Amino acid sequence: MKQPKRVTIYDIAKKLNLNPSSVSRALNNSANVSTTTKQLILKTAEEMNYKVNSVAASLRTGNNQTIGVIVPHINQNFFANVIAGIEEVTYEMGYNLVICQSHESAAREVQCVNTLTNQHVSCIIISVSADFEDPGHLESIRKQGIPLIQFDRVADELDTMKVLNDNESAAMEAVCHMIKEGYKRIALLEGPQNLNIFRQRKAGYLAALKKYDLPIIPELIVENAWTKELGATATRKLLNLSEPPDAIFASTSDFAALGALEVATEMNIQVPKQLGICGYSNESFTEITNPSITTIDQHSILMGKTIAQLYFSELKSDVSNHKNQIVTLKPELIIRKSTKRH
Amino acid sequence: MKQPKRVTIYDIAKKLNLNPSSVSRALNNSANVSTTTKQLILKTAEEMNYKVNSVAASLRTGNNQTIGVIVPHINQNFFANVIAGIEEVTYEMGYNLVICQSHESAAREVQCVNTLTNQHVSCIIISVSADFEDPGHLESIRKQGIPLIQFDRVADELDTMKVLNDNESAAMEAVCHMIKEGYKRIALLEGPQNLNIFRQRKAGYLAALKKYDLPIIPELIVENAWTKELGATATRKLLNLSEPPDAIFASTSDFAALGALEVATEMNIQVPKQLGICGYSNESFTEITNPSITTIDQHSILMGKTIAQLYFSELKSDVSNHKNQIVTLKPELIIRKSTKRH
DNA sequence: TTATTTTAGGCAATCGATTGCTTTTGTTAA
DNA sequence: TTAACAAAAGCAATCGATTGCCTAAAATAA
Repeated sequence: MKQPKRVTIYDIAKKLNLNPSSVSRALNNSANVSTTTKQLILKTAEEMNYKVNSVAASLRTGNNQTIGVIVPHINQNFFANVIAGIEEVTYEMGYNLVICQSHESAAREVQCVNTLTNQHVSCIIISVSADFEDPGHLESIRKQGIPLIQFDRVADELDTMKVLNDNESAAMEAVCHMIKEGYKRIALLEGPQNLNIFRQRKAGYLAALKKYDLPIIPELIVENAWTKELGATATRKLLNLSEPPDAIFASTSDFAALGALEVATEMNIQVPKQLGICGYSNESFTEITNPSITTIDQHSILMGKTIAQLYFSELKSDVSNHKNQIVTLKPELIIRKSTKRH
Repeated sequence: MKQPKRVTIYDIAKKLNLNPSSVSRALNNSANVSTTTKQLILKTAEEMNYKVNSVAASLRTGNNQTIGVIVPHINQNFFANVIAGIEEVTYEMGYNLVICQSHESAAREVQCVNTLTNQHVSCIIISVSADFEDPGHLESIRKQGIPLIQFDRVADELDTMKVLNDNESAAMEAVCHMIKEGYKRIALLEGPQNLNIFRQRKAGYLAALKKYDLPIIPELIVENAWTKELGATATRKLLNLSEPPDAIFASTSDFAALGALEVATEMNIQVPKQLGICGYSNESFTEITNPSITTIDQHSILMGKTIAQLYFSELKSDVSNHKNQIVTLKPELIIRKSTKRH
C-alpha cells in the first residue's frame, strides 16, 4: 500500500521560511510567537493538511495520553459497560483507550500487560482473568512506574488503586431478602474461589444464613456453576436431591440464574412459588424472562466513570507519599418476580 | 506520580560495553550478531527488566502495529462482538486496537478520526454514526494514506474497503417467511434512512411485498422506531389503526421488536396468532422472550474476523493498483415462535 | 603465509516534535 | 541617539529504537 509522505512541522517551517520550533510553539499555542506569525502558521498548517504526529510527540514528552484496559471479554455486558464508562471520562480529558482481552487466560493477560507497558501507556486498568493466580505481571507494571488500577476482580494482596463492588453486602442483602420472603433452604451457585468477587459473594451468603440462624447445608453449595449450561446442570442436580432447595442464589451470573429458571420450568416447578431464583449482574434479559429475575445491579457504567476519575484525581495530586485509594461502590438489589412469594 | 527511569538499549549497551545497534539487533533477532553476544544481551536485558519502547520504535519505523476502531457504542452487542472478532485476529498478528466511540454523533466521529490519524494508526475500521452525512473526515483518512475499512454502516459512495451484511436479502427473506406464514398486512419499523443498512432493509421489505403482489400500505411504514420505547409507541399506534397490521417487521433492532411484543401482550393480542413479530440482530434476549422472537443473525464475530483478515490480506498484497475489496456476508434468518403461525 | 571472503560490531543519521538556551529584532526609556 | 530591555525567532539537543554503511576481526581459501 502506498503511503504518501505526511506533512511535518519541518515542511511548514520550510514553506514559511521559519524554524520548526516556532511552528511547534504556534501549534501548541505557547509563548514567544507573535500573533501575526501564529496566525500565518495555523493557516498554512490547515492548508497543507498538517496533522501532528503524536507518536513523535509522545516520545519527546514521555506522555502519550493513552490508557490501557485489560478485561476478560469486551463483549460481556458488564465489561462493555465499564469500558463505556471509562471512555466517557477519558474522552473528555483527551485520552485514548487501548483495549485488550485476556480471554480469561492468565498467560494471555501477561502478554496484554507487556504490550501495554511497551507502549508506555499512562495507566493500566485491569480486571483479572478467571484463572488468575500469580500477580507477578501486575507488580511488573508498578516496577515500570505505570499507575495501575484494578477493578472488580482484583488481586487483593497487591497494594494498588482499586475500584470495587461491595459484593459481600450485596449478596447478603439478596439472601436476606430471600429469607424474608420465606425461603429456608437456599442453594448457592458459586464461582471460582480464586477470584475475590466469588469469595465475597459466598461470604455474603454465609453471613445472611448466620444472621437468620439458618444451617449451612454443604450439599446446597455447588461449585463452578458459571454459565447457563453449568447453572442448568447444577439446578437439575439440586432439584433431584431428596431434600431439594426452595431457592437458588446464582451468585455467579444471571446466565446461571437463567439456566436454573429454564430447568425449573422444564420440571414444572413453579417460580417463585416453589423455587426462588436470584441472579447477579442485572443483565438486560433478566427483566423480560417469565417470571422476571431478581438480580443485583453493579452500576457498571458508573464504575467505569469512577475508575477514570480516580486516575485523573491521582494525576493531579502529585503528593509523593500517598496511599493507593480504594473506592467501593454499592451494588443494588433489584427485586423482581422470581423471588416474590408474598 | 513518580516515574522511575526506564531501561533503554543504551543502558544495556553501556553495561556490556557494546553499541546500542548491536543490542537492538540482538533483541530483534536480526543478523550480524554472534550467538554468544546475542545470548548475553538477551540475558542482561531480562535481568535489567528491559522493555522495548514501542513509541520510539514506531517513530523510527513508521509502523505502529495499531489499528483504530470507531463504532457508535462499544456496549452494544453487535459492535462488541465485531470488536471481539477483530481482536481475535489482530491479536494473533501482534497488533493492538485503539477503540473509540462516536456516540452516534458525527461531530464526535470527526474527533475520533483525528485522534487516530494523529496517532498514525496502521488502519482505521469504522461503522458510521447515525447522524452521519458528510464523508469528509473519511476522505481525509485516505488522504493521510491510512487504509480504511468501513463495515456495516458505510458511506456507499466512498471507494474504500468494505465488509457488509446483505441486509436487503436478509430482510426480504424475513418478510417472505412471514408472508408464507399467512401474514398479509405486514408493518415495517424503519430506521434513519441516511444509513445504508436501513435503506437496504426497507428495500428488502418492499421487494418481498412486490414478489408476492402485496400492496405497499404507507400507513404501515413507521419511521425512526429504533429503540424499545419507540418500537412500543409505534406498535401502539399501528394496532389502534382501523385496519391494524397482522405482523410487524422491526427492521431497526430486536429492541424495537421487544417493545412491540410487550405492547401486544399488554393489549392482549396474541403473538404469533394475531400478530407476527420479527426483529433484527439476534440479541441474546430474543431467545428467551415469551414467545421467542424471530430475528436475523448478523454473524457479528465472524464479521469482525473478516474485517481484520481483509486488512492483513491487503497488507500482504502490495500490488499498487488494485481495487478496494468489498466483502458481503450473508445474515441468517432465525425463525422462532413469534412468527410461527402454523 | 598471504589474500580473500565472512562475520561481528561500531558509527551516525533518522523518525518528528519539543524545549532550554542563545541570538536577533524591535520597542521603549533615558 | 544610544542604552536597556522585552519580544520573537533560531539553534541544537533530546526522546529511544532502527538501519545503511563502514571497519575490524575472524575464518576460509589459495
